[in-house]
Order: sequence, then C-alpha cells, then structure tokens
Amino acid sequence: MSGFNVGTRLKQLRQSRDLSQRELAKRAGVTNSTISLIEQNSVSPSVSSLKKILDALPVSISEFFAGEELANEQVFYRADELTEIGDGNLSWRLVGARRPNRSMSLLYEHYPPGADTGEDMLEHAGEEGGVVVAGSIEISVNGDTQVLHQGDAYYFDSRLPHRFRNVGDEECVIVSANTPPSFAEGGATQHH
Amino acid sequence: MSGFNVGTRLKQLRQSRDLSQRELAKRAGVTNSTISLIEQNSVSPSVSSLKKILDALPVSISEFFAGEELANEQVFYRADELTEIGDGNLSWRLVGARRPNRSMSLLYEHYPPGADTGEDMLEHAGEEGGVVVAGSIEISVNGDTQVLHQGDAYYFDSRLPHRFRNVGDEECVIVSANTPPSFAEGGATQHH
DNA sequence: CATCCTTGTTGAACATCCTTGACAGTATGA
DNA sequence: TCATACTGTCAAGGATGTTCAACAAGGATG
Repeated sequence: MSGFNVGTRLKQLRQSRDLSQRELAKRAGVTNSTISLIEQNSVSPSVSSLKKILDALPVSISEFFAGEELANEQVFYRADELTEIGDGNLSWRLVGARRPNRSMSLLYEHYPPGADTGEDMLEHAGEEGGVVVAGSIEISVNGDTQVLHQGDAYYFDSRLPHRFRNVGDEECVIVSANTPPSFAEGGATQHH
Repeated sequence: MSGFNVGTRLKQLRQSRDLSQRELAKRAGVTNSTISLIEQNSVSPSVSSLKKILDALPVSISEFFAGEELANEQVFYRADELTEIGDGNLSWRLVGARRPNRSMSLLYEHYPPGADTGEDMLEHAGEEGGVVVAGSIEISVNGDTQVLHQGDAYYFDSRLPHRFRNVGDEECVIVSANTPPSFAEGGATQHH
C-alpha cells in the first residue's frame, strides 16, 4: 500500500476547480491522457509531470501530499499530559508525541526571567511562528532584534538564524508552532 | 525553474543519515543506480519510486517538498497588526498575511461566552492544534466532545468533523496553528 | 605491494510513463 | 435528425525511468 492514492487526490483537486482533464492538461503542458491515466491510478507519474500539473492548479507538491495517515491519534491533551522537554533553563511542553507523523509541532513555552535558547543562533529547516501570551521576550531573526509583549506575534523561516531571550523580570509564556516538526529527531542538540 | 532540485535534496537527506546509496537502495527496495541517477538529477523519479526511497529514510513526501520560497517576509507582528478575521461572533487574529506562501497559519483566537464555529461541523484538509491560554472551550472532534481548560491542548486531522464552542461564562483565548493554511483561499465559507 | 571491501558512476536492456490519435458517451443547438 | 462540441477512456509506439552488470577510485588490512 505504498502507492497512496495520487489519482483520487488529483481528481478531487481538479474537479474542485471545475477543470476538465483537457483544460488542466493544456495549462500544465501535458496531454489529457496523462491526466486520465494518473487519475485512474493506472500509472505513478514522474515527479516532473506531477509538478507540471500541480503548478497549473495551482497546488504545491508538499500541500498535495500533506495530510496522509494520522487517524486514531490522540486529540485532546490535558495540561499535565504535555511532554516536558525543558532543560532547567526554560520549559517547553510539546503537544502530542515526540515523533509524530505530523506536519507541525505545537509548543507551550515558558521562559523564566533571563532564560534564552543558548549562545548560538539557531538555524534549521522549516517555519515557525508564535504568539506571546504573557510577559515579554526579545527575539532576534536574521540580525533584526525586537522585544515582543503580550499579544504580539512572530513568524519566520527557521533557516534564518534566530534566538530567543527573556530580558524581562517576569516569566514569558509563548504558544508556538513549528513546521516541519523540530522535535521529531531524537537528538537534543537542536533546540526549537 | 519548475524542476526543483530533487536530487540535491535527496542527497542531503541520505548523507545526513550516514547512508550509502546502496544501503538506502536496499532499504527502499530499489537499486543503487536509481539513487545515483536521481541524485545527479539525471532523471525525475516517479512518485512511486521516490516514495519508496523516502519511506526508507524515513521522510514524508510532503516534508521532502516543504520549504521553498519564503524570505524577506515580515517577521514581527505587533498586537494591533494582526489581521482581524472575526465575524462579530468570535474574533480570530491571523499572524501574517492572508495569502501567505507558508506551510501553516497561526491564529490568536478569542471566543466570547457562547460563541461557536457554527452549526455545521467543519471538515477540511490539513491538521490543526492549539493551546488554551485562558478560559475554557468545548471541542468536538469526530464525535468525541471534551471541555478543555487553561493549559490544555488539542491536535487533530482537520478532515475529521470538528466544532468549537465556548460553553463557559468567560472569554476563551486560544493560540492555534493550522496546516496547510486554512485562510489561504479567498472564500469566507470555510472557517477555521 | 596485493587483496578485499566499499564507495559512486555508467552503458545496454528492460520496464514504465507519456503522447498520439482514435473512440464512445453526453449535451447543445440548428 | 444531424452537426458540433465537449467529456473521459484506451491501444500503440516513442520517450523516459529503472535495473543489471561492469567499472574506476578510495580506504583498510595484511
């Protein structure tokens, strides 16, 4: 069952946009037969063909493939069920399992006064964003440093070097989300 | 530039896991030649082959393709900069632009007492999760109904029918994240 | 040094994907 | 009714992806 139903997914997307196989094919630069065969799962398209087709919808490839699996998973998490991944310095509570087959990870972060994410700037794949729920925090992204207060928010590409530090004198609470899940790997070297 | 560098990306992933082409090929059930050719971008693999290979890493296909574009985007958002998308009934504040080329959307949600997401159950592609920051909320997912309080959290596949309702007598505040971005499409019909 | 193992690459054969061009089914209108 | 235009499907062959088997380069061992 490695196949994943590419055909059905494509058909849904095409029909939701009210396109005929021929119309989509024309925009994508392939033939209608290609679309037909793929939709019937008669062939497993090459990535290049699929990309051409998705570009014409338009739908990103990652979007196309997002949202497989995941069912019969835990939905609700009581406050004391969140997995603690703090290191004494600061407290991060992860919503859900540590190696979830999920497209993002959700964190409930608590920074005591003076806490930070370490000396080095963090850089990793994915995107992250969050909302400051209480207190204030100093965030540096790609050389730009700002202090955010309650109700403020941030969002950036995690490949940009970044760092968090609580420069206030009260605890800072942030709810944040990262994609792809940063805490998926076993290693503890990579924070945030 | 429709190609996207599949080969380089695969090579990075393989090497980061300290696998040889032959070892990965063996686990994936393909030949080392296939890996070699793909990594050199000499061919654009079929989806089925690529999936076999990624399964062996393991890396999800969507993860593999995630993280293009996005740079020079706004990073920090002051509380009053969040785009309001409430409908009088409840207040949702979106972190970032309305049609971002992003892998998730981040929301600062405020449910007054009695507010809900409407009569019908919501169902859409993607995943969503959140943390209750203040107050309490009743959430139904796939027939399972729970009341979450401050510090509690949730995470589920958005294709499962779901609904939110504030059954308490104080405002409920939630920070939530959705993927893929739910508010990407222009239509206002689809909530959450 | 030779030997052995591993690495990644490549040509020829084979398997699969993709296009060409035709076909049947349905709907609209003259 | 006939014509036209649209829909999706399919067989045959050309184009592309994949395998098999051989090869060269590098490291380790003796």
